[in-house]
Amino acid sequence: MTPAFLLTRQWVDQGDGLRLDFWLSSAAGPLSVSIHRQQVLFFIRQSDAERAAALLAGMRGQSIKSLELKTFKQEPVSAVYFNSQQQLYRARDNLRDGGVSCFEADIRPPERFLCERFITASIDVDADYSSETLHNVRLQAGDYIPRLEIMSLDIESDYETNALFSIAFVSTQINRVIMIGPGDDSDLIEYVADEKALLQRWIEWVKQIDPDIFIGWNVINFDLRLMQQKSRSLGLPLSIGRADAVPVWRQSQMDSNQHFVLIPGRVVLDGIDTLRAATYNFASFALESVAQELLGRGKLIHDATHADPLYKAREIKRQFREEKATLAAYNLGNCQLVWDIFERADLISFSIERARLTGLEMDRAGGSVAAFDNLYLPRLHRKAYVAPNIGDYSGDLSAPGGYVMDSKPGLQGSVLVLDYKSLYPSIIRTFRVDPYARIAAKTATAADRIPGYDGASFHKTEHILPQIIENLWAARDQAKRDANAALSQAIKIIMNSFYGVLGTSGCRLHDSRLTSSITKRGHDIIIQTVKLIEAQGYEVIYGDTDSVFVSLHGQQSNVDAAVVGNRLVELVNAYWRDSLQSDYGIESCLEMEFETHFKQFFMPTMRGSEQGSKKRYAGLIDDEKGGREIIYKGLETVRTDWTELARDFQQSLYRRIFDGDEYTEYIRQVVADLHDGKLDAQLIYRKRLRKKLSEYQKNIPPHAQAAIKAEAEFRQRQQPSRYRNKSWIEYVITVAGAQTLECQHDRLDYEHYVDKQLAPIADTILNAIGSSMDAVTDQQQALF
DNA sequence: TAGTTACGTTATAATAA
DNA sequence: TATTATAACGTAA
Repeated sequence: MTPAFLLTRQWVDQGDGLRLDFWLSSAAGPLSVSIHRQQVLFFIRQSDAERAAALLAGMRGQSIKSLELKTFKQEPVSAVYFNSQQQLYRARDNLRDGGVSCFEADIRPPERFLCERFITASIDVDADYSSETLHNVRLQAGDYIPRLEIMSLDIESDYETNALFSIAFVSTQINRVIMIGPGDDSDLIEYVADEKALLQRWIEWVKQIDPDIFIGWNVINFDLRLMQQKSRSLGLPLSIGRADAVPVWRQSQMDSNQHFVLIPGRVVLDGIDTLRAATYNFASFALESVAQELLGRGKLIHDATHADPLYKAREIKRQFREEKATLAAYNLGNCQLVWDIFERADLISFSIERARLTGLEMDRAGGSVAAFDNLYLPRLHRKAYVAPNIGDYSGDLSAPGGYVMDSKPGLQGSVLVLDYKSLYPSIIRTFRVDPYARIAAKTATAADRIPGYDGASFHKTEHILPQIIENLWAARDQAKRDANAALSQAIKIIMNSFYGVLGTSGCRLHDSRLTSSITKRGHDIIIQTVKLIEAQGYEVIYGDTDSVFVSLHGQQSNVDAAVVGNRLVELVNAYWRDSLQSDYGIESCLEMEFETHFKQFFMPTMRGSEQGSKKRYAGLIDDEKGGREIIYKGLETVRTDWTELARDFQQSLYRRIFDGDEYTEYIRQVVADLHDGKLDAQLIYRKRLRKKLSEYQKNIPPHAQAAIKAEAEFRQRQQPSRYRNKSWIEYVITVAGAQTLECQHDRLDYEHYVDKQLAPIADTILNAIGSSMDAVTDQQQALF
């Protein structure tokens, strides 16, 4: 049974205290709960209580209350409560100025207790955090099975004036397009007189359908924002929240173009953010390309073409004037695409599972540190400890990352890849790497301590994070047995985030002794693994962080390779099982797997060097369907900033060389076709501007040069700017340098493409078989 | 509305010759 | 003009 889960959560500062309004999904329909409570800011040492009281004496509404917790430094502490955020900030400053240290400053700690309570409905919380209101709700795990209504949303508008044309939605109940007429209503389309009527009609539909979740594509920062602007200018409240609430907007600190929205009682899930959260990655996150990749179909009107970047926008405007029904179909088609993408990737289930695991809002992007706090702090409090504040840790040691072996380059037959399954989580679990276990170990007997690195050691039985991981691990195994891919994925992501969180100073429990105890243990594990495998007479040619690559010196069948691979991983796993038991008396959670058999394998050298490369290789595998597939890692084929020419060329060339086919004629043909202009469409570089144009100070790379030139032209032509921070840029190299597609005035520099896109790729693999691009193309010249 | 480090390649900028 | 340094990008894990 699925327990209830949180839809939205909103803190309202009331001056005399705070009110928490939240909405839950439930079988009986959405459930609204409000809680009034004081706000706890932080904990202070009890020995400081009197001084703190004096420092706070002038303030209204403060109180200091003993919680009988111990601090991290094993002293008793008191909790300080405040009634408003303003007071809370003033109090913090007063105390800090007065030299009283406070622990675990957090402007809204009750939230995580609440969310944990409601998300799992099974956690005991301190009496301090209970509330009559909560008890009256009487939530029990399994009481509520969510029955969700989803509305996929898309608007069409005038790209020049922002005038609204239409609003479309797809829901389980009904699909509609509301469009500004005149026109005759039909099953799908209803026509209204003007923008105000359009907005009004949509608000009515939202009320009637009562969706729990809005979905869309860039739906917050485009569709909803434009509707909010219209609502303001038309004087029509956008009451699309539950209980007629209006959206609450907040601007991102980082990027003034980025906004967040809270619609009380309803979740807004953007397709792009949600796919990213579920670790999907696409070269382009445009709806068109994602739909093509996931669904194999695209939008009805295609995106900007080389010739006319505004084609789509103009076509939409034309259709609005001349073919309203066609535009309506396009509008609705986009909603359906988003709907189908959510279904295909199971994004709603993923978001629910993630929210239930982390206590974060369903539509919260990122938030690894917050998720960690939510999971960790209640358990720490039950141990009667308080966590430090962000920034308290003053250690200056830096922790290394993963261990990357020098590789043995070359082209060869069978290579096995053996890797440790979830290495970092399993190290944390096995070796009890944990902030609390580190403190607990200080007073433990030697028999209860497991050594870490950089002076840290960890308590064998008193620990928190290893236990959390163990629970998550078991839940993931169960999810896999239940074929619950969404839950399994959500668990994997959160387990893998723990290491990263401990490594950032943005996390209150950050300590480099923790991360180095993970990564340095990883180094030892890999080094020992290599020794074990070499002792069996095999050669290890490469390894990265959690993997080793074993050469079988010549091509083997999949069956023979699997025999060796499985034998080796069993040997390694048994080694850790035995040695960790005898060295430390602990159970090994390390699990090495036989991951891949490359029937042919190529490890390049670094360009212009004999040294083997790292993080770049290609290998041929038999795929599930009995076909053959080449896997590329780090090479140009998988890099979005190389041209299609280069990527296609690499794949064709590698395929030929792996298959022992002819390649010199192929290379010559590509070069000839390039010069003949047959490949012009594949010469586009695509890259992101990772800074504002004005911030390219130290040097100006080609893509920034192209953007600067283009922007100058836009200014001259009085056209709007296109290239800002984080925008994508498409450019080509011409005889006059880099130029963006829409501002290309000179002919393509084919020599550049031969020298910089084809030759490096050819040489990478030809060097391994005693040839080179020069050798191939010089022969060509000799023919003439 | 704060997960990490390690790595290779490119073009540009700075420097030596 | 040849070299060396490093900014910028995207990637592996």
